[in-house]
Amino acid sequence: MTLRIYNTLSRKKEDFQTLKPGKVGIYLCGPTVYKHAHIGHMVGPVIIDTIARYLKYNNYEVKFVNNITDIDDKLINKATELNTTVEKLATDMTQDYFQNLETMGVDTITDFPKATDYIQEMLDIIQSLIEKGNAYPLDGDVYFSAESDPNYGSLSGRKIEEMIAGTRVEANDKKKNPADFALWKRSREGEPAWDSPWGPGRPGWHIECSAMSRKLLGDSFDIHGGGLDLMFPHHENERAQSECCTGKNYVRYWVHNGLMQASDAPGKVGGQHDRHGDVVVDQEAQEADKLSGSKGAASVKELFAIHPPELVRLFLLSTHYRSPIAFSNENIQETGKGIEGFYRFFETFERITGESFYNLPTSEKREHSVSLEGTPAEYFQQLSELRQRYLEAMDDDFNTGGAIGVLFELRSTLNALIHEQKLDSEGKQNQPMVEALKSGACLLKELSNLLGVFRKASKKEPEADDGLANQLMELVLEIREEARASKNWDIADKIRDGLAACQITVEDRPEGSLWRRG
RNA sequence: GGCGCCGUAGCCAAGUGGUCUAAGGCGGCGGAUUGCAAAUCCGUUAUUCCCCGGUUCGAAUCCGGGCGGCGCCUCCA
Repeated sequence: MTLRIYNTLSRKKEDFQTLKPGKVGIYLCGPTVYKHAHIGHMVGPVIIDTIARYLKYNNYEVKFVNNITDIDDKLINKATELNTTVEKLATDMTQDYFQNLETMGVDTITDFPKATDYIQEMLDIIQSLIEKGNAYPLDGDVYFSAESDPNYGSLSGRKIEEMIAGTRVEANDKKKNPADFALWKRSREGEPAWDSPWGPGRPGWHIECSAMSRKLLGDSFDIHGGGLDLMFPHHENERAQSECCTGKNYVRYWVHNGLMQASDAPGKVGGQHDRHGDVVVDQEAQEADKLSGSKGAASVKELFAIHPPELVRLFLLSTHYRSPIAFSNENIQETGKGIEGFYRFFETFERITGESFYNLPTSEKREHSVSLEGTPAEYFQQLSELRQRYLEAMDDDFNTGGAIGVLFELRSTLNALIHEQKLDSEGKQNQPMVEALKSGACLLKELSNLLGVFRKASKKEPEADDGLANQLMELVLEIREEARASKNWDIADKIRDGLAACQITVEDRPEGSLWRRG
């Protein structure tokens, strides 16, 4: 088993080799906490969480850092607009972010550093860069000199000259070179400020990540994640300043996820920066577009009101993480139809074994994967192969889409076992086959848990399920059962059709009728 | 204008030199089962991977050229 991972730096898949054997350091650029998160903000965390799960499964000890940017121009502006303080806004939005992560099942993150707790570390790096001639102070600001880094542009594949040619912004007349970027920004009256050798100010955007990752993961670490849109300028600048400061290789593997896009309109979710050729669309139109939410930029909470979080997670993982993913309620619903089949299987499983799928024991380590010994040969073969294919998919640059395909096949295999052995009816006492089913279900649980799904029962309608509804349904089904017993199909079907109109599906089984919503 | 990504069935999507006469899902069709359904199972649904050339014994996969979609170049995940 060789784990392979695509590295943006080399634009190739590479064998995964950590800096320290058995340990992985991961840094993921986190949100600027000035507004509620939208679904696009969840893509990176869900993907890196899945990668972290898989690495842990492969016996790595994972340190996963996800920063919180709690000082930034956007925060300052938004706080002013809302007539609140930067601190208050940041605290509230950080809470919102944490809640969203929890709902999405992202729980492998070990550290959440806040930018404002690392000002000293940033100042140290800036100071060191000035001393080495990679940065220069200018009127209370400090700029990084892009030209001073011979490797500048290696990550994004851009050359400094080309960047200058492509610059549309009014070139900052003060900077030595338009490609230079701010490490430290002088604060104006009333803005948050920290003392520095260059006067009161606040850190530039890129320096935060360099400082926090260095402090928590060291000068060099293994994986740096983030959206494709951060590759330039953010990651390029981060890499440049870190490497110029430490003289060491900053990151071994750069992992960039594709952006979520609205499927019915061009541009990424949350609004794009429109530019047709050289024509820059005016700012106002862009803002209106973003605020309208018409591109699917609804907050994560609004989305969860429509779709179960587990479904959203599976939807995000159903395509390869480097590909863009088209967001639309229709697309999510289609995934939803697929996920229903798993829920049906879990119900059937419980009916046969009397055990809840969610309580099955699983292994969180590849080397202790569920044993299939004792499983009848024909199923042993199939289950082993499916496990093999799942692991091969994941080993190959975390191909979650391929892995999910295997999960569906695994489900079909188990349903076929149930069907062939009649486990859901007279064959219930067939102990060897029931054991085989349990082993297979354990495997399904182990593999799906790696993707962060089917870990615990997801209540589709937690509030709606009051006792009254259950009582009424019991009564209705009893009446229908009597009608069926006397072959009064008209009445029986009328009841069933009527329930269907109320979004209730009735399923007649030999041992009685079942019902469910949806 | 510069840099980069992508184009696989009705739809979503995996596969990036032979095991591909191309996973899996949704949808469709046929069958088993059922009073009829639902759920489940079985079978079927692309001789072909945007188009045109080329490299190769061999290409969806590599190269060149088109056409089409998208991203970045603006402190956006």
